[in-house]
Amino acid sequence: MAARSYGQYCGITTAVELIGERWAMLIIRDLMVGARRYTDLQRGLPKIPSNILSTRLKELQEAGVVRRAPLYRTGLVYELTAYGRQLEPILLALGRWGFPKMGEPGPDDLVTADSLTMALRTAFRPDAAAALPAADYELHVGEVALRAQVDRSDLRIAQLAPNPALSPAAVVGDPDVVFAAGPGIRLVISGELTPAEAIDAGVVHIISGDATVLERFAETFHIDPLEARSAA
Amino acid sequence: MAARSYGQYCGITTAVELIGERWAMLIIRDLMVGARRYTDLQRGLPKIPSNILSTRLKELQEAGVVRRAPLYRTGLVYELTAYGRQLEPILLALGRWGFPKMGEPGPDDLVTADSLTMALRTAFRPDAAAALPAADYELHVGEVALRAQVDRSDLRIAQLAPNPALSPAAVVGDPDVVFAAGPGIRLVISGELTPAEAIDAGVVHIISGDATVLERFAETFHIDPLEARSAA
DNA sequence: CCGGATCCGAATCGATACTG
DNA sequence: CAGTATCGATTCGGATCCGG
Repeated sequence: MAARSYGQYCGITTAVELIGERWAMLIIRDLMVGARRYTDLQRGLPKIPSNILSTRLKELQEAGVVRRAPLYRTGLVYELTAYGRQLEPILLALGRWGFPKMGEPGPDDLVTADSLTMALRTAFRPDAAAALPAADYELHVGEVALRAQVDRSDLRIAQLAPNPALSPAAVVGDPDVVFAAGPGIRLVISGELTPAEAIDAGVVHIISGDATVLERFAETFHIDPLEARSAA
Repeated sequence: MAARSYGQYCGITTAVELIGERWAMLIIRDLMVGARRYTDLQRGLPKIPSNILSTRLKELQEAGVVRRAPLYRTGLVYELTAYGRQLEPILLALGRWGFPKMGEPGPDDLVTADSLTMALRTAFRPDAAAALPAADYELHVGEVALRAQVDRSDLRIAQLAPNPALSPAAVVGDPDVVFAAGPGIRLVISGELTPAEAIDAGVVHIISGDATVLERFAETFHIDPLEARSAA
């Protein structure tokens, strides 16, 4: 099943033929967080038809972007190849580019653990973080719970819920702050609301810990809606 | 006509909904070179159905990526908005990413002026160029003829043929070298062939000027097929 | 020529059901 | 868990047509 060709001999065209089909980028986004089983991908992309997921995974393997690997004795996972991982800066740049156009979530829009993980990576500013003390956040959005640990310019994110099984490693210690947020959290990321204002507006709710640490959060995770940020 | 939603509230998803439809990226690629009329786009994308082009242009305007502008007294062009131009580093990074998978061109694959222009931008290495003397190349690939002027880390490309009308400005002076290349030029870009080898192999043919200037070309325009290059 | 709009068959996608 | 199979709903592709 050769992909429908655009009939052009060009690197951009080739890239789009490899990863431009519907759903492909979102599969790659989830695999960017870590290896995932078929059913993990289904949970993370609830609206993807099963046959499309199956087809895309085959195409992405054919393209050298994804590979199958055994898991335990029986079971298997899909994971990005080295070539697929090279898409990371592109995916992060796309996320920053799309951020200003997110608007309000539709009634059926949901936030998954993997999409939120990548959203935090998207908004992460290593340079800003390096100038701040280390911080340890626990963030709840709907059913999703993440632990984000920032140490200098290094970010590590673990998924606590709803599916902590495949998290990279056990997380030790206690977070500096535990907070819950709605979709309005994007206004904090964009700088339209300060953390204090977000708490007052009910967009963010402190569950435990030190609310002032959220100031650091807002500086560390930020996307300026107007600024053309290079993909670096 | 709301784009079919992926049902996720996420910047990457939003980006893909805005520019992920079939043909959209290639329209943007051509507009990245300069403003284009409807029929220019058709010529640059010979395989795009007219109704798809029309639909995409409407969607991209709706998305704030493209805008219509008057041209002369009658006539009109499509051009990227500032928001659309922010895609440039992403598009260039995608071109670099896809480059190693280009393989041999299919029998129906063609090279257009805009795709070749963007391919040169994709492969351009400002740092390498800055360390070299200025150079002025005239490159022919099939019917397409480009003039690429490199001065320090600055690259300017003008389209001489087949459609020089919309080129940004008249090009003055004579190029250092005029050469014709086939698709095998990618082996020079990748470093698999030196310019001398490419000439011997018939991949590159010197029409006039100094063949040794091609050494500079190979250093200036280069994509390492293995190296994971950041999108910066 | 320019800038599309319209029509229609072919291919893909989406939803659901089903299976080793 | 990891997919196929089926089938109606959409979209795409190719061609033609039309007003300026």
